[in-house]
Amino acid sequence: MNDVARTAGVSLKTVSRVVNGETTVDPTLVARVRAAVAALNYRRHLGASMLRRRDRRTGTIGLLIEDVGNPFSAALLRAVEDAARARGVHVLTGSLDEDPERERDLVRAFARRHADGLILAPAGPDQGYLATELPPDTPVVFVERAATGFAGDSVLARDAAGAMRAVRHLIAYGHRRIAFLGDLPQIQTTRERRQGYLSALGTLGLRPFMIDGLRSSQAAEAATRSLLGRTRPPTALFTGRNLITIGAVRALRGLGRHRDAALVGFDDFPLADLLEPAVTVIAQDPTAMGHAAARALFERIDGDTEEPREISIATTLIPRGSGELRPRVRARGS
Amino acid sequence: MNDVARTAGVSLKTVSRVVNGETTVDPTLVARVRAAVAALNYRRHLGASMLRRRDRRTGTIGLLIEDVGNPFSAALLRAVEDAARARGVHVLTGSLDEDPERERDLVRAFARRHADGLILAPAGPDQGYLATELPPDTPVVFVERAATGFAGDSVLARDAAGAMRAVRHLIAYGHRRIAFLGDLPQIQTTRERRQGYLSALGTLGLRPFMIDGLRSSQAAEAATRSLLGRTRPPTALFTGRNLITIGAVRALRGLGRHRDAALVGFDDFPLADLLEPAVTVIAQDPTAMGHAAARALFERIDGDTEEPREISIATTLIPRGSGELRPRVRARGS
DNA sequence: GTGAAAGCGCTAACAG
DNA sequence: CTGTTAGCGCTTTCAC
Repeated sequence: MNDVARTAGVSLKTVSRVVNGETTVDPTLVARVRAAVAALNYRRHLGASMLRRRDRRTGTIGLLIEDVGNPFSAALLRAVEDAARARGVHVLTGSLDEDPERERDLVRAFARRHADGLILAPAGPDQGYLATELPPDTPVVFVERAATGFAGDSVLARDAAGAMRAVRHLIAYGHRRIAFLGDLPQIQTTRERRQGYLSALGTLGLRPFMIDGLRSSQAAEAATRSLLGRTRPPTALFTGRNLITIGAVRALRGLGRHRDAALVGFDDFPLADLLEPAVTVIAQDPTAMGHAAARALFERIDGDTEEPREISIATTLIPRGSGELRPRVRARGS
Repeated sequence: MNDVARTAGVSLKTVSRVVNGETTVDPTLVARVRAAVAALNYRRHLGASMLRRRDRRTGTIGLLIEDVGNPFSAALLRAVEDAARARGVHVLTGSLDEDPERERDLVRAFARRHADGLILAPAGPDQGYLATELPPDTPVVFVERAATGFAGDSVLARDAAGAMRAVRHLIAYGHRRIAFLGDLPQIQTTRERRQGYLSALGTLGLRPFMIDGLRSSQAAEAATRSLLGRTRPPTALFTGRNLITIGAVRALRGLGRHRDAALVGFDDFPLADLLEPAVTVIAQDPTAMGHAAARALFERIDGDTEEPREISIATTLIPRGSGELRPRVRARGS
């Protein structure tokens, strides 16, 4: 910057003004400075400028989600990235893999990098640590799951309502023996969805079949096989997550029962419509969730200090075939 | 930091030494400083420390790929993230969407943020701009596609070889009328794969059927429909990319010809094995590519100045059914 | 409108 | 082993 000032024959401060696009500079000087900048291939050092600046923005936000490799998370990331780009902001990403320690570590790391704000899908049971770990006035927006112990906006799907919808759909098609296959119960969305499932069964006094703690599609496949191997197996499955749904599809295929047992899955997934039968799902809208989270975060960064908001994103039932299979006569009669 | 020094009753420099884990400090003082750090909830300002430090590392790398929402890119990102985590490095991500201008913008932005290095899947036809846009000594590793106009390591799949393998496979199953459906021809991988296709056909003097410029699964679906609507249609399809393969599957399904026309796709994709018939693919290994790219980048960051290397990652043919369909008698006789 | 001086939070160099 | 001084590249404050 010194070199630029010397080359252009102006003071340091003038260069600073030009680089920052301040309007109170003589056009002649602006031109001279720009020429010098181009000639010397000068680029201002963001770190140094942030040091003295009043508004210490880095133009970076952090996004901490379960796994960037999962299609749901990836779509969310993409939506956040698009919203950030529109604002000239960049995104630091991290996958948490349901590990509370990783959540803390990454929060700390992004805080140190002076992210202007964070979007977090909590993995741990408590976010109280944010109060001390984060510099004051760093806004956090929670997505997918609500936080405990820290106030912030949250963008949530209506999980319980979606689950109820799924189960009622199966009931409407004649099913009375409906199983729920879920992920770890410490995950909030698992509990919400299970709750919706139980509520729907409860109104008719139906008996629940539940298996949870399913962390992979392989685990879900094994669980489905054992469930259907029982003497009086369920006639329909409600799966609590995309990976679990896929595991269940594999099991049904393997057993040759894919045209026999009904299936509704939470989360849409690519190619669900091309399977045989196509898979009925409760679709979340990760793109809408990402956009909403980014919008909320930017409002906070811009100084909004209203009470924390809770933004609810609706789910949609997409009937494709697997959820509209009726129970077989054998099951009905037994 | 001043406060910490005062509270601990030591000099600024001593605090600096403790915070940086230097060993040449009296344990008594270390303890006092740590206590003060904890009491004041002090965290050192990374930007400021980078300013004066000799080795100006930010502990951040940039990853620029086509689209974080695509399963291939997402798996690559995940692999890079894992490798970076093992080193305490964080990842800035950006999606390029085949837009050369976005490529330049993001490179510039990440350079300004002083990324220690970049992993780039080039979107534009020329990367000469890197020489001026990037601070000197910022290593760049290219992934998926080689760069033009700038020297750097590259991690590439053996695209042409994989494509030849696919087409020979179809030939071995009796096909003589084999079509290629590809993405934009300005994309290097499209050209490589097309080249492999043409070579394989060439050895037998077979006639090519080519359609390219297919940017979406919808476009691929339409192209497949028109191709199969011809009077003497191809009996087999080789699709150049995951999205195109999916479009082709949709078209074959829609026409009821999924058990009739053979299909081999480049890129594996989730659920390919659950479709009816399951889809034969040439699988790339995005995880291996991400790991290799990260490893190469970190070696460069650590000072390796050898000649640029080209790392080649093999592809694998996974026969699942769709690629093993034989041409119908009608086609054979015609 | 423009410039000189001070200082953001930290570390390098050197002295003790 | 510890402290002092200077200065990284930039923006602020406040005179001109």
